[in-house]
Amino acid sequence: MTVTIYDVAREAGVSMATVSRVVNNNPNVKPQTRKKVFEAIERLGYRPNAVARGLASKKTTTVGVVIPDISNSIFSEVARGIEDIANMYHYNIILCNADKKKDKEIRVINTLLEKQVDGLLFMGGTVTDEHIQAFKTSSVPIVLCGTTSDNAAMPSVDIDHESAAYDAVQLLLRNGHRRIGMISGTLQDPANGYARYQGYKRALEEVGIAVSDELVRIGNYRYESGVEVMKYFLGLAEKPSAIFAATDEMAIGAIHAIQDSGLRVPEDLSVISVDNARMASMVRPQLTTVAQPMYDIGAVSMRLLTKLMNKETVEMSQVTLPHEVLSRQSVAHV
Amino acid sequence: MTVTIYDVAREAGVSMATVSRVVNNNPNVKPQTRKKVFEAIERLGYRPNAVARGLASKKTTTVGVVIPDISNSIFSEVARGIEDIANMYHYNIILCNADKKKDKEIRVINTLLEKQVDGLLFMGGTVTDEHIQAFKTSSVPIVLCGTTSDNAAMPSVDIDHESAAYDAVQLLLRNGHRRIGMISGTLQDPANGYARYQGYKRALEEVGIAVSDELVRIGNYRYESGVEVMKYFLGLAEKPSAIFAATDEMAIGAIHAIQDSGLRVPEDLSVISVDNARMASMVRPQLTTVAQPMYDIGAVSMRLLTKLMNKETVEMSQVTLPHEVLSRQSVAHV
DNA sequence: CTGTTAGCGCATTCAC
DNA sequence: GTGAATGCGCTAACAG
Repeated sequence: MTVTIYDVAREAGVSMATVSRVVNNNPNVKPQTRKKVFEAIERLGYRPNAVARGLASKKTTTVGVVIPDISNSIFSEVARGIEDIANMYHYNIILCNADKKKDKEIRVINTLLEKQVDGLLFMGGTVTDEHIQAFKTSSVPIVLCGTTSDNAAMPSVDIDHESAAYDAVQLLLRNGHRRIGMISGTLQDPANGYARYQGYKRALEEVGIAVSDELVRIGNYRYESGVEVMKYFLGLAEKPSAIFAATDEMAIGAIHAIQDSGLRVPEDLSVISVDNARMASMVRPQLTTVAQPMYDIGAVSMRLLTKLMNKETVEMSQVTLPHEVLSRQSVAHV
Repeated sequence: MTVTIYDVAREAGVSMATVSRVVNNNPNVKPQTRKKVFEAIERLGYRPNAVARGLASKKTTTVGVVIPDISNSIFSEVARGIEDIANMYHYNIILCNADKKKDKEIRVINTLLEKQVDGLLFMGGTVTDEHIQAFKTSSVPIVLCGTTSDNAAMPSVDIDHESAAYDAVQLLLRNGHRRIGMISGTLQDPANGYARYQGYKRALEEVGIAVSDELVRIGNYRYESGVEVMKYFLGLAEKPSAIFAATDEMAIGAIHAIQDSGLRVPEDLSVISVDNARMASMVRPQLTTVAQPMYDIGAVSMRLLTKLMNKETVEMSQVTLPHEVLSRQSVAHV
């Protein structure tokens, strides 16, 4: 039925070792034999069995990637960066959504490891002790991607979320805003939630403004929750003059809530956020936001992983990529 | 180093066959021995090697999916549908971007098949004879996902793109529009390009309007090209009163070009498209569009694949999912 | 440059 | 219920 390396060997009149050599591009084969083998391969329609190869060589040329949600544009851009570089180094990726749920994350890490991936890219929510525990059972390298862990010194690549948020709020401050509302993510989320809130706080406190509870509300990162929270802010006796949203989607929701209330952005209210999702420049007014280099986060972490899998020594295994504030149309001087 | 089934057998004082049985949930094991084995597994930190298992059983519990571009929100939603169902049936997915490039598609199909996936989901551009050729070498089932092929009777799931486009243009017609411009995709693309153009054509011709060359322009599916093409339409001596765009992104680009020229949507010009991408409802005016059930396309095709892999007999292996016109705010009566 | 020989870690007969 | 034996298809020494 299925044609194996042995069939090819017989057909070409050589040993299976020789076939293996030509298939693996081993130079120690006489050009003529190589030719014979290729012909036999062609004739038989031989296709190497990567599973058998993996068992024998202990390498699968596939890496696992656990991601929160591939249908979220932020993560899908990271994924594209990962896949492009993986492809370049002849790796394939097994993609698993884990929705930032701890149990699901732990489970997929284990199945990925069972599948003998050569390395693992982890993009998740909080890195708990259980995660660390699971990571420790791995004999292959793991790098955190868009996720940082304080408790463990693991290879990682991410931006500095605290500082990105700080920069965003500073821009508002420089534009004369004093009463700045924040649409935050959950504080349980270390990167997109907690760190961004901390950046907001630091920027305000630095200029002597105390963070006011009534000006910080938690959303769920999505458009609708941006709308909801904004309605709340609009109902305040003393409205904020500017809004800092933890994500672009919530910012866009906020903009629409503002517009629907009859006010204008940025003339009446300024809005800024962090992400630079694709749609940030596809809405009017175009969103002023702090750009996170999604594609690069994926690409760089995959590149780092290849080095690790290759046992190359890497100078810096915890890399922080730069962010950049993109001034577009949603922020104005007060 | 790595602990194998053999180590567990020794530790538990049983044979490796027994360990294999408990790991695979074979009921023919005395509860007591099962317990012993589990304890040994725990003690040793044994993790089954899926590669070895795959070689022995000829099943890998992973399916390959070739997709045009995971960073495109349309496809990433399909991917999520695929992964959710795959997960439900305990499959993992190897994800490969192929950008609708024939050569890349053929290449990844082959590497996926080498990796002994149990099945393949193909989402691509045109299905050429070369594709068919590659598919024929496969011993595992393949289903086309969001892609149809006329030449071959392969399992597939998709919407009827021609009819979706037809419905969109009909809505325009019913609103009194007679001069309708189309921002098309390339006619080489059977589904998003050619079929949608055909639907446009049929709707017009049905009411006795001849398709005019100056009213059909080719874009590349992206926002920017929607802007470009719209500028062209706006420069026409006799402007169209409505625009049908082959994708939401181009439609949104068109809307902004219209607005930038000082006109209003839908008061001065109506815009409709096909897709219902996430951002369609996140722009103002909200986009009227024909919804394609992306998630379901992925989910249904994966479900179909599981049946095929399971050698179940399936009644209909070529399924057409329904589309739905979503009347929002971008179309008005002329 | 080429062939021989062992496994890789497990599922799966087939006996007992 | 359980164990022994065999082979899945290939790579990797090791000889020659």
